[in-house]
Amino acid sequence: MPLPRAFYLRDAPDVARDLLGCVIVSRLGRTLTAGRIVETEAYLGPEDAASHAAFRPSSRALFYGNGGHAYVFRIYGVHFCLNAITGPHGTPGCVLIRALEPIAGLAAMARRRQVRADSAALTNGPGKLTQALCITAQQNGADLTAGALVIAPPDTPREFEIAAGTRVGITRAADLPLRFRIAGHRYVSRG
DNA sequence: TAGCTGATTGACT
DNA sequence: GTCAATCAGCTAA
Repeated sequence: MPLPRAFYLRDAPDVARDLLGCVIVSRLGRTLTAGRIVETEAYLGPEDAASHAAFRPSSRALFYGNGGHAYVFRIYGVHFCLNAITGPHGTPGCVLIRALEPIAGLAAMARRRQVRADSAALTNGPGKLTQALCITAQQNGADLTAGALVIAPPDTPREFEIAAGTRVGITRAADLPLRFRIAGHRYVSRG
């Protein structure tokens, strides 16, 4: 069973922290692929200068009233990034999925990524995990509580340390501590 | 219409 | 460590 809608209807930083250890299941493409979330970043609303809800008007509408849906965008004309829309009623926010630990469909991921199945490069970055899971702009607006792309609760007890830090790779509001990751995990991004 | 920017990656020195 | 790839959407005109 995927996480319920209510899970996403909270403040983005809370959702970002609670998503650590959860499992993304993708039935996109011919082979089912799945991975455990090991790194996330929270993005807020207009008060967060780094958020697309603040400086990308064409995407802004998607952030309102769409908790639990996917926001996929292309960055640098080359890569895709996957977000989960969050926030209580009327409050825009999202959580960027930055890194996964591969669980299922390793061979398919390796084929899509053109790297070895035991390589950390499989899913240890935002652009990498979207490629491994066959996520493209077609998944923008997709429902993450039902369908071909869903997020499920942790399949094992949460026995890990959560490390918080500043977000990486951005040029605005880069000092806010809205990045969360599993401490010492092999598949966290290089950041 | 032209020019610029970016929540990244991979190749190269 | 540096740097190019590549494009949607913004801004200026």
